[in-house]
Amino acid sequence: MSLPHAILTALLEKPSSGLELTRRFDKSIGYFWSATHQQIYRELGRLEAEGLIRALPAEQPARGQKKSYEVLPAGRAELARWTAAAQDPKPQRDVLLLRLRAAAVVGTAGLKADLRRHLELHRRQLAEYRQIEERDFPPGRDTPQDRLRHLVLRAGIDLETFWTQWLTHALAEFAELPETTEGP
Amino acid sequence: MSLPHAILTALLEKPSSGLELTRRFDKSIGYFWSATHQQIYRELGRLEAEGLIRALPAEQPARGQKKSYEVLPAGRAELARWTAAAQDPKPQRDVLLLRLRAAAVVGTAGLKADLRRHLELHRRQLAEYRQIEERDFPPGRDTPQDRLRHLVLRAGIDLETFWTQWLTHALAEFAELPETTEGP
DNA sequence: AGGGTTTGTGCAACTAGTTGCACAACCGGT
DNA sequence: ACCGGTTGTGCAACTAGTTGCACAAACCCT
Repeated sequence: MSLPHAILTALLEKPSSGLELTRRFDKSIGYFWSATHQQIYRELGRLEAEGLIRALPAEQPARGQKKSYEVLPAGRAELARWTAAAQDPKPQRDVLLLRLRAAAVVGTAGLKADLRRHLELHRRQLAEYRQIEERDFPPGRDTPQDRLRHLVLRAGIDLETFWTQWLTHALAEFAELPETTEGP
Repeated sequence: MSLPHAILTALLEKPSSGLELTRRFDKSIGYFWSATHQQIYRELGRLEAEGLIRALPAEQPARGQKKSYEVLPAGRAELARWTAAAQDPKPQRDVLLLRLRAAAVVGTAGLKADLRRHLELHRRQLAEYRQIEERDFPPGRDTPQDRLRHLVLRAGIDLETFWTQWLTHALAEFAELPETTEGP
């Protein structure tokens, strides 16, 4: 039950239309909570029906569509409640690790190439995060908001760092392994 | 579409009944691909219907229930295919990071306690992984299977290490922040 | 022998996320 | 004025995972 709260957060940061939200879910918020535009529109409808957000009265009423939404007090309260409520970390699910485990029984053929591809993707993501860090968090700023957001970005950076290192290590191991096509 | 492949892997490692699989999904495989017993039984049914696995002819035919399954050649082939096929990493989703981001707009009240709880959970998990490493991967062993499985475990250890460090850092930051109940 | 717990299998309903498509409006070029 | 791309909103169907419950057999306790 996190998508509605992701949307509330985004709307509190800045009231937006569905498409604007979709764009922001392709970066920033989307880096740790992705969503498609279909999901977003559906959820906006629900949140409005529940009275947590409302459509901003458009300047030019309804002519060229494009509804923007803002958060109502009830929405802010719900978000605060959710943020403070204890939640268990949800069980891991990682396909790549599963495939490695499978490779231990059916052989490693083909897997190496995909590990290399993943390494490249994680490197790219890491570079992007670092760039954002440089741009948005220069040494000076220090409001609580900045510190919290920086903390979140740091998690992203450190996670991508972990993956690049682990994949590098894995590829090194693979280099020493015979490329089997069948299991033991 | 990974649960069936997780099951195939587990069954290749050792033919098992539904409950035995469930137990193994609570550890080892389950550390990076969790599943409930309901999911597992449903999937076993499907895999059998597709001819990828079959029920082992029980010694005492059907007296006290308990069906064990083994993987058929078609199942092994499917697993090998899946393991080798390129797959994109799926977009991140992390509730805790989302909550931190929300806290930047609605205040940090209550969040600190849950961060502490998560830190404790990750520490425990890390300790468990290290114990498994000590037990299952003593310095001597060196078959390709061992190396691959160790690699997977290493990922688990490093991920938990990351989380404990990040949470420690986050809590240190929180200590300096005023515990706000409302946003800016 | 009866009664509670554990073992083992499974169905049904629900929730969240994904995929595929529809369609109107507007924007620019020819 | 028409045509094709982009912007913007949304429905419908499907897939994967979760939650809640049912029920039979076995085990073990008094």
